[in-house]
Amino acid sequence: MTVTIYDVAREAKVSMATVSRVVNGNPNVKPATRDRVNEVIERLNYRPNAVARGLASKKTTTVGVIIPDISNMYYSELARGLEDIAKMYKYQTIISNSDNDAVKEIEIFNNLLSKQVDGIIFLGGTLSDKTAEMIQKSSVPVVLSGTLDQDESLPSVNIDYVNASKEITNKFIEAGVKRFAFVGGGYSEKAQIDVLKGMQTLLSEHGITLPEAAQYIGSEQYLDGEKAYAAIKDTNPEVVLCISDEQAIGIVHAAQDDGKMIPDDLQVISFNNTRLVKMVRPKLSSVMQPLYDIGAVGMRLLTKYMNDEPIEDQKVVLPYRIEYRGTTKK
Amino acid sequence: MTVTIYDVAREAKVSMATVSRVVNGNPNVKPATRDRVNEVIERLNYRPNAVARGLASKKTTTVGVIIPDISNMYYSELARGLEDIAKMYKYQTIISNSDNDAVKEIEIFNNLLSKQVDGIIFLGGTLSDKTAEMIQKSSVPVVLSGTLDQDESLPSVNIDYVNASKEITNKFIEAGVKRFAFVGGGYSEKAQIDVLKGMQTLLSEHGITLPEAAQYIGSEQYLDGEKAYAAIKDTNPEVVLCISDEQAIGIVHAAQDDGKMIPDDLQVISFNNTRLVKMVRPKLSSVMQPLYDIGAVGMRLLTKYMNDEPIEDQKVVLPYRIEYRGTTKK
DNA sequence: ATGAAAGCGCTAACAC
DNA sequence: GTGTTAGCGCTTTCAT
Repeated sequence: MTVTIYDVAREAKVSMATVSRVVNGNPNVKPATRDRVNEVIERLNYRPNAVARGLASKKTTTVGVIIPDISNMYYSELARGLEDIAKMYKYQTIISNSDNDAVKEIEIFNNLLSKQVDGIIFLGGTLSDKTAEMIQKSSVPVVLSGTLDQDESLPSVNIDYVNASKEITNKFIEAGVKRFAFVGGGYSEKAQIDVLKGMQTLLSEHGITLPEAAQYIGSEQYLDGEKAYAAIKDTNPEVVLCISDEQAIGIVHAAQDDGKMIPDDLQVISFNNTRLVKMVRPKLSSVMQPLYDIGAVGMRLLTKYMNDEPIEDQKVVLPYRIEYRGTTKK
Repeated sequence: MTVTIYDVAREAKVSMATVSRVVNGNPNVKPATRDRVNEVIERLNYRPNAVARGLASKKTTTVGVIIPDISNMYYSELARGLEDIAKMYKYQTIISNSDNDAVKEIEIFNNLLSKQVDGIIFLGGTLSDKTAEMIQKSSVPVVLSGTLDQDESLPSVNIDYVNASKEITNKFIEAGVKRFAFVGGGYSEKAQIDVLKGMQTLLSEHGITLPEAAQYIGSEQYLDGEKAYAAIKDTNPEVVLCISDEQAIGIVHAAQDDGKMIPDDLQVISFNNTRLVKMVRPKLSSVMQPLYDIGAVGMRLLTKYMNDEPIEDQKVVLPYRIEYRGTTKK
């Protein structure tokens, strides 16, 4: 039925080993032999069975990707970057949605190990203790893209949210802003913590407080922006820092519906940097993150682990840039 | 090192066959034996090697997904639907980006076959002849989600673009619109053809012509909307039907920048139905497609093929709904 | 209800 | 440069 390496060997009058060498580009084959084998491979339309190869070699050239939600623009952008690099290095990617739920993450992780993946990329806003522990004792290399573990000992690729947050907060403080608000939610718990940390640091340096009522943790969706606005509006904020673009846009619209002028009455800036930010009017001020690269660099790092290449930095921090657009004052 | 079925068998004092039966839920095992084996499995932390299983059984419980671009909202939504159903049926998904490029599609297809996937889901706006031919003679089942082949003989899940287009065109004709425009592009060639067909049918019925200059085929991106608007504006259209949401939003903004009032001077309606349509002001009128379901139903159909279940309809057409929002007149 | 044994298609020593 | 052979870890007849 299906043509195997054995069929090719017989037709080409060589051993299986030689066919295997040809297929795998092993140089120890006489050119004449190589040509003959290749001719037979072509003629019989032989296609190596990756499963058998995986069993024999203990390498599957497959990597697992644990992702909160592929339909989320932020993550799908990472996924694209990561898959492009995987392909470049001849790896296939098994992608599975976790909703950033620890139980699902662990289940997916075990499934991936059972499939004998050569490595795993973990995407997720938050790393539960259970998940972190599982990754710690993983038998295959794991790289975190777009998140960090508690003690930052796992290989990871990120941007520095704390710093971005400080920079933004400082800018507004210098502009005389006194009343801040913060909105987060969804998968981005780690980002929340860091952004909040950055804000609080600068705020307290200047004797400004961020009241509880000016902080809202919701669900990262557009529609949740309305709730966020309703929740914080009584503190009469001048500026709101919002993790999610969608949520931020929701806030802008809710504020406008409430009769506020953007950015004169309320300024909004977000951290996700999906393509969305330029698709709305006014354009959303935001932290430009290299989403594609966070995925791509993560995968590149993983390939190094999988191929035992030397690792310079197991924790890489990519640059960001803050763009003040239409939802903030000049 | 790694614990195998043989280790479990030895510890539990049974044969490998029995362990295999327990693991696979074969009922022909005495409960006492089953318990003993399970205890050992637990104790040794045995995890079946899916690769070995795949080689022996010729089933990998893995399906391949060929997708134009996972970072495109339209496709990532399909991908989420499809992965959820795959997971429900215990399948893993290998996802690979094709950019809807025939060469890449074929390469991916062959890689997937070499990985011995049990089936393949093909997503893509267009089906090239080469790709269609390859799918025709595929040794594993293939289902098209969100596209169709020329003679509609391949299993597929879609909505009826022709009809949606007719419905929309008719509505505008009845409202007295005389000057139409059409904008398409990117991956959606099949949708373009159908939408255009639907338009033309109704237009010619009413003696209205769609000038060449009122048709623009671009790249489906937000920024391409500007070019689209520039290209068609001289025909002074009253209504533009646009495949892509992003492009449609670009057109709205370009028209506004050009001093037009939306929807009074220009009406815009799109067909992609990503979450975007409700995130802009004015909200974009659009054809609501069940994106998630197109993916989900496609995967469900594929599972039927993979498990030799009876197939009622190999070509399923899902319902759509047209929502007239802010970019069209009441 | 259980076991023995023959593969699944390939890689990787090792020998020549 | 090429062949021989022993697995890789599992499923699946076929016996019993």
